[in-house]
Amino acid sequence: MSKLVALAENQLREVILSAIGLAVSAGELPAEPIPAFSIEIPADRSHGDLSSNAALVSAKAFRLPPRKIAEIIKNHIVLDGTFFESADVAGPGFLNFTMSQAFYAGVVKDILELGDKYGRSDYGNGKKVMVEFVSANPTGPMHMGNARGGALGDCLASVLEAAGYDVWREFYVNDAGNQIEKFGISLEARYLQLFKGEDAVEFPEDAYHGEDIIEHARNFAAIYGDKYVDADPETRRQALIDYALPLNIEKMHRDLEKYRIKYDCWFRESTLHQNGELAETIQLLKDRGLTYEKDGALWYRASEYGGEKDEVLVRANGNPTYFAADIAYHRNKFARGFDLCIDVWGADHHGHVARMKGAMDAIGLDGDKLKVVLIQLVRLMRGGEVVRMSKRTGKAIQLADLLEEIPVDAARFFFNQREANTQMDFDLELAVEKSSQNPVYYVQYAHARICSIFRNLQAEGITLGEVTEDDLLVLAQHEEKELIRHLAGYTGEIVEAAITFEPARITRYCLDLASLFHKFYNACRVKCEDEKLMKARLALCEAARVTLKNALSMLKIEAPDSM
RNA sequence: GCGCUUGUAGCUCAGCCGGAUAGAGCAUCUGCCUUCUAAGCAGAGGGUCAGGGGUUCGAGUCCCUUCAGGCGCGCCA
Repeated sequence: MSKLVALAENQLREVILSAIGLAVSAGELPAEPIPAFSIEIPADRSHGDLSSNAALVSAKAFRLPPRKIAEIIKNHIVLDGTFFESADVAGPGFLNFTMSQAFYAGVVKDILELGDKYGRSDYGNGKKVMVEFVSANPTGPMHMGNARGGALGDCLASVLEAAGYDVWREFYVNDAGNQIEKFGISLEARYLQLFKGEDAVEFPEDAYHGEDIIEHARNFAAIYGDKYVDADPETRRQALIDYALPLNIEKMHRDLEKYRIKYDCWFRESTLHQNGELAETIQLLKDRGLTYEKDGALWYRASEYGGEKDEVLVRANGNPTYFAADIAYHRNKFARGFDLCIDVWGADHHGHVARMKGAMDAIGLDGDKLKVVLIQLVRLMRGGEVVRMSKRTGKAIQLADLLEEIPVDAARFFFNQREANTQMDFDLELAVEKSSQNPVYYVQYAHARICSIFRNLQAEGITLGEVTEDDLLVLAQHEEKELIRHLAGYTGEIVEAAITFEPARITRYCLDLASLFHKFYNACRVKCEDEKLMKARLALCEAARVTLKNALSMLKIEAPDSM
């Protein structure tokens, strides 16, 4: 909440409680404990600025009709010295309050003083939070699911920062294990095909079929020629991996940077294999008696810790599973002192959530400190038809392709318009279209419009200058108050987004803010004869601009001065 | 089959801890530029909140159930 909104809510709670107290003393209400009641901003603003259901929830305790209780409470309400100017009873027994003009003026003044800090709070108390997101498989290019995860994870991290958390962004590089072996096998087959012919070398069915594998093999061959054709297969595959993997990882760096995402750390899975942490973690589970051997493999009793069934930790061939490595990785995260670890995963991993949390409990950590945000994979559409995005078909639309087709602003905004766990169709043709259909333009336009007002007035020598709260008391028109009310809720919206892990709230907030500004713009002329009014409106414009700019830069979307 | 998840206007989605007449955007239709950016604003039409039960002062919201979509149930990751 904006400081003022939170203050006002607390104040209102006290006002209501003391009114009830007075009514009880006067013998008008029975002396019963008062049930918890809420104070909220009514959906319909004609019901006032803040509303309470105190009378409704206490109907049972007081054994009186809610409407009657509301009347009694209202008669004992004292508003002197508060942010409120009136109280009313409405509907089934709601108590509706309207804010005083001083409140509106205070909000605007607040925003102007805080500037680019407006919206930030210390809700998170500096708690250390890691957001691990994208973590795309380095065996191939990033796809649309990674694009959505990137936009969401990065914005979630920013939201948490603004809400007062100490945030760390991390990318988990799966540069070890089965899929790397498969990567090697795929590269090897393509490499050998170059020299022996496509028909002479069978391409394994479950290998990576993408174009990028063929290209790596070709480039590798251009450098090393047939040097590895007759080499020992293991040496050959390793050489191919050592060549291609760094290239893939570098490309992910570049693509994500273009997407305005910078990580604090790219954590290599291989380090866990090399530094013994993986073995240590497995040993830890063994020591706790949570493992057993079956069919030559080492199993973990996952079913005792939230899993649906037991899981293999070490295969019969001696290789640890992805799950084993992931337990070690999360153990490592907590050892680094994070109070909260948030993982952004594709929804196809949902079966992994319970057993991963359980595994944390199993090794003596707190699984509740691991939070998983699941993202439904994006369905790519072109002209009403589904575009297959499987890696195996080799025809996947990559993150890099997307960013070439549409502006980064639009991509980040678009992916953050919906909650993570809803399926989403991404219409390429629509997204490519640079039209008013794209909501990001609507929001950016509001910012550009405000800047334009300032430019025009500046040309006539008019600037904002110092503003006092008294100057702002004239902002009493409906559209002005609606706009200010929305501005006042910005900080609360960020906190709410941080609590629910829903950065999409901020996108929606921006759309609402833009809409309220456009309405204000059409209803209230800033440049006008009344100099006092002009000054106050100019201040409101600046407050709206600052808030919009803060919100957009949090999402790493540009706020243009002109369009 | 078991588990997770989703179902709200023609389309895409909001709806917070249960609250007042269920809201936006797009699309459709009608108005508004000699005044700060019309990439805008104002207005209209459009709903069995998937169906059925239940809980209570009150249910889109909570519980049960049916139906429909998506996903998961590997010594894959």
